[in-house]
Amino acid sequence: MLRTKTCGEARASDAGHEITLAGWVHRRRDHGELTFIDLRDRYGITQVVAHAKENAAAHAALKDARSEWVLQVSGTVRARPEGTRNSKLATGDVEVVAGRVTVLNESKTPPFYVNEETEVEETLRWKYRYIDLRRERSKELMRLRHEVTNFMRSYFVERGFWEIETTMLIRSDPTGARDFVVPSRYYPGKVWALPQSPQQLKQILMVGGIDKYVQIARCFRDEDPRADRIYELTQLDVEMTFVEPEDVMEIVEGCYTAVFDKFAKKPLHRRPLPRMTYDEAMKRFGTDRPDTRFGLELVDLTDVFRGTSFGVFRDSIAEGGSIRALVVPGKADATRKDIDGWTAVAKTRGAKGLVSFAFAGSEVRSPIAKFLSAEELGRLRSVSGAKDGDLVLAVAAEYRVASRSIGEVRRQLGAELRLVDGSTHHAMWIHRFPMFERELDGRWSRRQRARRREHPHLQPCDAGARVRDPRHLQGGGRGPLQRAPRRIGVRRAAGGRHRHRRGPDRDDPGRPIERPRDDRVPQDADGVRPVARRAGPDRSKAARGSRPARRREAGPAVDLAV
RNA sequence: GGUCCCGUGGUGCAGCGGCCUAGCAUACGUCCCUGUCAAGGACGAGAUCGCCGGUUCGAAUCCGGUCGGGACCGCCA
Repeated sequence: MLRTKTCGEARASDAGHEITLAGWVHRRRDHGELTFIDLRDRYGITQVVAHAKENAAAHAALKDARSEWVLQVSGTVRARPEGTRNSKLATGDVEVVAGRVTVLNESKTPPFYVNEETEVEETLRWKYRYIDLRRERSKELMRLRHEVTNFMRSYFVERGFWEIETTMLIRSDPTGARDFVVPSRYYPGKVWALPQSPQQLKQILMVGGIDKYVQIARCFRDEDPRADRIYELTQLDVEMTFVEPEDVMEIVEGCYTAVFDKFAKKPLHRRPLPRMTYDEAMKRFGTDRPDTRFGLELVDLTDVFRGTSFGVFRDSIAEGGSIRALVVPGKADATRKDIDGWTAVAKTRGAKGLVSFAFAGSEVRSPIAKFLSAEELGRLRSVSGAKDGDLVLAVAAEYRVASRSIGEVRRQLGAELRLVDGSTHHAMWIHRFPMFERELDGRWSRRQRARRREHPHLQPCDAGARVRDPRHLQGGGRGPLQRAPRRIGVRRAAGGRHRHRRGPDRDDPGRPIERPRDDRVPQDADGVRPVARRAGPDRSKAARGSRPARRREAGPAVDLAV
């Protein structure tokens, strides 16, 4: 071994012992005849000292060393003189008096700071990944990710799950994201697909009787990247047989809350985790990932303006649209600039415009006031609950567009007006997502991939219930949805229950799912339907997506609000 | 496929028609210094302002193009 201790290890009790350290020069403090060096490795930092009159060779070596050189230092551990201890370092009570210093490698001046936490452009950090990894933050993220992953694996293994690796080179699945593709040398002209998730593969395990499976699985999706999205991501993938949805939610929630207890800096707001349906989330917050850390809930003004003479609202309602709005307390004095800004925000989600109503005394200031009757304005006030001095912002559009637009404005206002209570994590389940969605023009899609929000093999909730129109079926759950302070709502997991029987039975909502009246039949994924004839049991799944580790930082599997 | 933003010494930022011979901090180099820990002090080197073209008496600054980066929409079962 080139070292007998790490740079994070020496303590006062080691005083008098001879040790050897190896590490990088973190910092050097040169006082002339007295020179200090902070030597760094993965475990910490230890101060090394040399004096010209006591050990000229060692002193010269420390003096010549530069940032990020790799040194091996042998010397004696000594308690630091009274008053010179450094409480910021774990090893701060001692120092190593350099005896022999060996330069293991010299280094050019690094392209960016290793010893300071300043922001550095990401492309540069990636170019010099090996240097970036030496920095405290990068290193801590690596450690955290390791610990969380390890914890989750143990959690499931202790509960009887088998961790099983599934194949990476598979056939393409027509559903979902675009596949990454690998050319096959053996079958010229053909390609392998990389899994978007272990979906089909784990189902085979279930049908094969491996009734509790877990995997920390790598997934590949060839979609356009975003800030929190990348081609390659890791998910905790779970599937169980002979269980009910509640069983899966319980075990996933158990894991999730345990991870928070162990690693998060802030507590969960509530447990058990609250549950909210997709419909409720859209109605109250205008998004399927609501930020519940502040109020400012949406109100629906469609009925207020039914029969209005204001053309835009009237036409929109006549076309089946809705008027969705927010009451912003005390903002009647908002400037034109403010309102233009919020209008721009609403437009990012498809709104054509944003109408404001400022309630100031008996007066209602609004660009469309002249189109409205006193009665309408009165109803607007009572239905919205706006008080004197409040501002109402409204969007008219198809229900989803209007909701999402005004929901986005709500999100913006939450940040802008500092309404967010960031003292806890608001994690929650959002469930009963619609299995099909209308196009924005209100018609059901005729496209091959339909407006299918869920996996085609998902079993709807209310299985067995007689459903008049399969397109109204609600699917599985999403959640827990985590609210982290600087991230707006991150889908943390998704899951559902699969259809497992063929369904000639009209009461089985499984069958019509594939044949919504004016939708084309999606191609079934290879292999899944055939195995249903081989007595597959029920299957319930959950996939807990890690935040697709940002390209830049090997982020933790769970965003822990660092 | 689309919209918007940003490219200035090694790094992070400022300057946004002439006051710029491009400023600040830090890093880097040399020298001084016996207890520092973001050590301190002195001196010094380092950038034709991503690139190409245009407007102008004059461009880091305005315009167009291009390359690179970022954010977002579409997309992401």
